[in-house]
Amino acid sequence: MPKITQQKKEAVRMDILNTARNVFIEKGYEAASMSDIVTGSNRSFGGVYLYYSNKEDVFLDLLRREYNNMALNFASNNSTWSAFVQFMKEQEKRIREVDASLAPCLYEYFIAGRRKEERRKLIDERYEAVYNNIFTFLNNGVQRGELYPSQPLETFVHWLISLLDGLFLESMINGFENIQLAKQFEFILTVCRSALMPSEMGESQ
Amino acid sequence: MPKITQQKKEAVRMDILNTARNVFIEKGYEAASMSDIVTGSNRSFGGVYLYYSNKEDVFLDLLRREYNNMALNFASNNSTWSAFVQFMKEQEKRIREVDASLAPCLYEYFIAGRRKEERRKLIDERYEAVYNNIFTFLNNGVQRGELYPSQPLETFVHWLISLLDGLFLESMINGFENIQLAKQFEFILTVCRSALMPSEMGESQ
Amino acid sequence: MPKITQQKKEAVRMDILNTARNVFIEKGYEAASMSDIVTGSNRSFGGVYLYYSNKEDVFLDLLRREYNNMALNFASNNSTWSAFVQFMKEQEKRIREVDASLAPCLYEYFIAGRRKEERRKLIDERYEAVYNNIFTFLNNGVQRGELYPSQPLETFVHWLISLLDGLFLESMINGFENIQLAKQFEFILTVCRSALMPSEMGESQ
Amino acid sequence: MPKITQQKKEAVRMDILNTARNVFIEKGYEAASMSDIVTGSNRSFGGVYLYYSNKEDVFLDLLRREYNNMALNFASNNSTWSAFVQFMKEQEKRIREVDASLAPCLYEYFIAGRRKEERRKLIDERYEAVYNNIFTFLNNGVQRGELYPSQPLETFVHWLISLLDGLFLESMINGFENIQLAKQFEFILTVCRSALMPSEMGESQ
DNA sequence: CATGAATGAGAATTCATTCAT
DNA sequence: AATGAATGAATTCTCATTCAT
Repeated sequence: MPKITQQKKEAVRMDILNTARNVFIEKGYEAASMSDIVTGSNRSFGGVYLYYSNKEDVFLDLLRREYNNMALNFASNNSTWSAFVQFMKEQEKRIREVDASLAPCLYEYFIAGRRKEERRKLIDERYEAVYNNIFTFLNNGVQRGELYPSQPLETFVHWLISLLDGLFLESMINGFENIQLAKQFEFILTVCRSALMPSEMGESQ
Repeated sequence: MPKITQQKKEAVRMDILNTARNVFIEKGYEAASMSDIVTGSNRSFGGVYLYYSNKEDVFLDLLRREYNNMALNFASNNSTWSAFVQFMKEQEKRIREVDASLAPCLYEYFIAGRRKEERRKLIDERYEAVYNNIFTFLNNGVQRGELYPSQPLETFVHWLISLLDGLFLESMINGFENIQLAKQFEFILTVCRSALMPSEMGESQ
Repeated sequence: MPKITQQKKEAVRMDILNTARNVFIEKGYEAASMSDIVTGSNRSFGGVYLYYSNKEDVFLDLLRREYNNMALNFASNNSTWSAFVQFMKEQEKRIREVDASLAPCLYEYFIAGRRKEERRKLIDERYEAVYNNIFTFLNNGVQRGELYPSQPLETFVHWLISLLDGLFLESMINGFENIQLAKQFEFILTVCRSALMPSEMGESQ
Repeated sequence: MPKITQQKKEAVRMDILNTARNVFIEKGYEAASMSDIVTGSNRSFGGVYLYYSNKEDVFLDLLRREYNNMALNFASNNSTWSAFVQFMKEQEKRIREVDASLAPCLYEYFIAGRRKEERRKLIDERYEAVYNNIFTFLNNGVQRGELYPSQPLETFVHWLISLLDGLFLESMINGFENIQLAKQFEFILTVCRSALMPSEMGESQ
């Protein structure tokens, strides 16, 4: 019965989200206003509120889409270690591009709202998802005899997440060149190698 | 002609800042209002604006004082490595107490304002100060033949700062128990040891 | 050329009005929204606006139909007085059911809009219709020698309408039990009897 | 410690309320906006919100003051019946002036909000206050042997309130001339007399 | 005829900052 | 110096009504 179906609706949403994305990146979460999104998307207030009921709603939809697509994918056709190395390269790339990403907004949103019940849930879910993803991947490597970690894997994964978060943070605040991101990654891989003890030789890095 | 001035002035400032500190910790930077500070300090709007010309001004004075006192102090009576270990213990302690500190506010302020020219300066200064502090300390150890770093010291220091930042961030968002902070620190010290290669034996940790 | 038209049209109108009635009763005139009516009748905005050009238009059509059907009918096969008594019983019943009726909405509409020219006309018409209806009925009784009013009939009728209106109002606001509606009606009939002086004896209340 | 004390504050409130009163009388409760009150009182939004937190808050303060002053005062130096007659004259006067009073607004407010919990309380309180006031007064007359009511006093008082409410309503909607208010009051006093049976002779009416 | 997405004016509310006293 | 009432721009959100399809 709808005249201009799901597709059109989806298109409008995408249009709004595109604008919103730029606005959020440009101004940050708090400083962004619905008015910015409305104006930026050449739409009316009503037109935007038809799809999203407030700023947070827009932001959360944006996040959902952004981070669903970007699920941490570990290459599956290689050894665990080389897939891990690839994953780390991917992370490095992401960190370089942090300024044009929603990440700063996300951190702002999470930090400022870390005490708000509704946001906590999201925060916890996200951390758990990332943690499980990495842990499972590495643990498989252990099961298959490809890794002989010198540390409890749990600790390593928590550490890795903290470290990556720190790199994101420093890069967005200080810029990736200033913190010698590339060199740090070389060092980090060394650390990871001696913590995970991949059995293979030669390859990767 | 003004008599009591300087001392009195300072006392008023301190009083305002005490309230402001609590307000910022409680609510975060954006969400804190001048009204909270005015009311909380049993003062008038005019009374506060006489000393500070806006919210940011209050916050910056707060930061300045907070972080001047708390300059990273490395113990000087010990070996470089054991002073470093002590430094790291101090960091761990601070991270545990992050929730009652200005740190979350600071991150919020830096992230949201990372594009604003005026804030950039402060950000850069702070990073440089911390970096130099740590670098100089470790480098002295190297000069004195107490450390034989397996990595360029520059990279190591950048890495350390990022990592500590990441731990702060994760602790304030997810809680230090959830990220196994203590165990991470054990692991981190191991990594630091093999990166810095302290010459001594036995002691530490 | 149009075939099914008139009947179909009427059917649609009735369908819309049925929904609208519930919406108005539920929410009141102001608080009711076109959206409620549109959604409630499983119709589209355009679909409703095709038949009614705005909320007021819907409401007025509703009123027209509601109060046409419900023209005050005085029983004709009895004496004037007993028909009057029956009329009063009917009023009492209506008042008891006021909460499920359009009356509250109507009062809201009339009170809020008593200054608006367009509404004035309707208000005046309605009052006159009710007044004439009752007056004519009673006056016939006088002509026929069944009533010997101790008061000018005009005054009595105005009084009766005010009183009934007051009872409607109090019942919808305070509830008919709280205002002892039944006992009031007993008293009122006594008053009416001594004001109208029906010639008969024995019968009725 | 406040600079421009209670008196000034009160003066501002009165100023706001004066404007608000006109706005409410002019437009009705729903149709009145804070903006009207702000503009009308030559004040700023903030300036009004400093004293009242929303439209309802303004309205309720207005009511409180309006109806506190106007507590139904029965003359005490006369017989019960003549005080009652005076009370009724007072009511008639009020009804004549209903168009320049808050009453229409009040009815609107009560009718539209009769289902809202917060308003119910106010409604009930007001009814009870009025009821008790009249009942107590008349009952004293009974105790003192000045009245010999032919009806239960409770019923009479409920009836009187309904009737007066009806007269208010009809007057505000149809105009007091159109409903022959004066003549109605004559009739009503007759009815009251025969319901209350004052013992005295001659006087009043 | 019918649809329902889109419009946009309007209402409420907040809060950093000023300024008359 | 100090006060705190007042300002008003900025923001969020709603809903009757229109109009392209």
